[in-house]
Amino acid sequence: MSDSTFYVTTPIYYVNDAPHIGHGYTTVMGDIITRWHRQRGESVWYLTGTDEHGQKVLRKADQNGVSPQEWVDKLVEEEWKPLLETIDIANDDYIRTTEQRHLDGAKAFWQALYERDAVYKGSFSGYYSVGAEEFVGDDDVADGEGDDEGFKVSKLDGSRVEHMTEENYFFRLSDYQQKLLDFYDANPDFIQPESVRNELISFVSRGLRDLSISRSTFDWGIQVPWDDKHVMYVWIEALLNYVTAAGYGVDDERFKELWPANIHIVGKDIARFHAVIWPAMLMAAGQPVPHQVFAHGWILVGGQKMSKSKANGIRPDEIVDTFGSDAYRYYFARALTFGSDGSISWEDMHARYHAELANGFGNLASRVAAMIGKYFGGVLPAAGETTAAEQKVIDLVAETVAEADAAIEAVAPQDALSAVWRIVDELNGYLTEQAPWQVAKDESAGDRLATILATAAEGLRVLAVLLNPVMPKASAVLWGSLGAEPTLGALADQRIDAVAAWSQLPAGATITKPASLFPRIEAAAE
RNA sequence: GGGGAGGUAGCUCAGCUGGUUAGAGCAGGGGACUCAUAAUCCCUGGGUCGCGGGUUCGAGCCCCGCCCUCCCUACCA
Repeated sequence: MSDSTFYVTTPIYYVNDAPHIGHGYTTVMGDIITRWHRQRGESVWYLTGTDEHGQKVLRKADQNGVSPQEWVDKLVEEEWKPLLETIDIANDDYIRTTEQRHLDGAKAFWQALYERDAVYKGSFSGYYSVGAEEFVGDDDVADGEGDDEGFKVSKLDGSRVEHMTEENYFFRLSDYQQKLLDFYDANPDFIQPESVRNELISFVSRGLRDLSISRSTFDWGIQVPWDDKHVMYVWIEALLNYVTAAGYGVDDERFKELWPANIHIVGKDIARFHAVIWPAMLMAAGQPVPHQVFAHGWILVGGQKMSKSKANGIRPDEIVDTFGSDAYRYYFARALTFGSDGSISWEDMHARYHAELANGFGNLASRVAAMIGKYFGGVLPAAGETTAAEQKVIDLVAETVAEADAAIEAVAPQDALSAVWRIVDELNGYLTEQAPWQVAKDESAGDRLATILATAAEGLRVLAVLLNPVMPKASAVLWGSLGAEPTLGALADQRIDAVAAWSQLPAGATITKPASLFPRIEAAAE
C-alpha cells in the first residue's frame, strides 16, 4: 500500500465523446470504493478528469470554427463536469490535460525518460490517409478496387492511403518485456480480473515493439521538451495524468504522499495501456508502479426497450431523471459483477428499483419510523431485555459488515451490497415475526414493544452507514429521520469498523417519518 | 491461425482446490398479516448444468473432441 493515502483513479475521458453510461459506470464504481474507504477512516484521494489533446479534438474544433482550447472548455463545462453532479461523485480532484500542472508534469516526466535514455529518435513508417489525416494500421489497409484500382485504401473510410515515413521519438518498450513478466509474476493482483491478466501476459509474452510516442504533423498537444517540432502522442501524454495530478515534477511532497496509485480503474478495452505501457514508462522513469489495474467489463443491453440504438447511446441523465442518482449507483453496483461483462435493461432496473429499493429498503425505513411515531410519539424508546430474536439481528449485522468490508477490499461491490441486503431482509423478517403492532395491543408489554422498535431503528442506523457510499442521498435522508446526527455526528464520519457496535442510537432521539426514500415509479418509461 | 472468457431454472446470475436430493434474486402459483411505499412474511414451482465421449467410488466443476457467443492478437482516444 502507499504509505498513507488510498489513491484511486478513473481513466481521463476523451472529451470528444459524449458521456454515456459506461463512463458513468466506471466513475460510480470508483466513487463507491473511495467513499467506503473514507468511512474506514483512511486518507483517500479520488481522481477523475478529461483527456483533451490530440488530432481528433483539433479537427473537431476546426469543424466547429473555434480554437481547440475553446472547444474543450465548452465540452468540459457543459458535458463532463455536469456528469459528476448527475451521478453524485465525490472526487477529490479533476485533472484536465490542458492544465498547466499537467503540461509541467508531463514535460518533467519526458525529460526524465530522455535523460535515462528510454527515448530515442527514429522513424515511423506506415500507411497514411491524407483524407483522414492520420496513419492507418496495416490491418486496416486493403487493395483498392474500381477507381482505386492499383492503390491502397483504408478499410475504415475507403480513402486512399500512401506509404509514408515520419520522424518520431520512440520509447524503448521492447526493453521491458521480461521486466513486466517478472513484475506480473511477483504481483499476481496487479492486473485484475484474471481473464484480463491472462490476456495481457500472453500479449507481452509474444514480444513488445518500441512505441512511437510523438507526432509532428499537428500541434494540439504538449511539446516535447527538447524538440518543439514534436508533440507528445496523446495516449502517452494522457497516461501521465495519474502522476501529474499527484504533483509529479511540481510538488514533490504531494507526489510522495499520493504515488503510487492504489487502483487504476479502467475498462478492459484500455487495460493494455494501463497494465503494459504505463508500468513500463514508470519503470523507465524510475518511479514506483501502481498497485493494481482493475479492468471492468462491458455493459450489454438486454431486450430492446432500453434504447433506440445501443447502450452506449444512453446518457446517464436519462436514467437518473427517472430513478435518481442513488438508484443509478445502486443498480450498476448491484446488478453487475465488477470485472465481468454484464447485462442491463430498463426492465431489470425498474424491477430492482421496486423490489429492492422501494419495497425492501425504503419501505423498511417507513414502517419503522411510522411505528415509532405511532406508538412512541416519534421518540426512540430505550430497548429492554434482549431476546434471541434481537441477538440474531445483532449477530447477523456483525457478520455482514465483515463480509461487506472484505468484498470492498476485493473490489467486489456487488458482493458488498448483497451482504448488506441480508440486513434489510433480516429486519423485514424480524418485524413480521415480532409483530410489534400486535405487541402494542398488550398494555403490559410496552417494554417488549420498545425493544423491537429500538432494535429495528438500530438496524436502520447500520444500513444508513453502510449504504452511504453507494446511496448518499437516501442514506442522508434516513440518517436525518433517525435523529442520529445530534448525538452520533455526521453520517460521512461514521466508521465502518465501528458500525456493528450495538445501541448507538440514544433513547430519546427524535424519529421522523421520511418522505419515501424510493417512491414507486408507476409510469413505465418510454 | 494463436490466445482468453463464457454457454447452469422464464429472466439475470452464484456455484471455492470434484463428494449427500444443483442454488439465489426476480417473474409465476398458494397462504398469512396489516406497522408500512397495494408493502412485508411463509410455502411452492423440479432445470438433459451447450453436445458427445473419457478419467473417477463419485463431475456443473478434471481430460479429449465438437457446437455457439464474446474478447485479445499494439500506436483512434
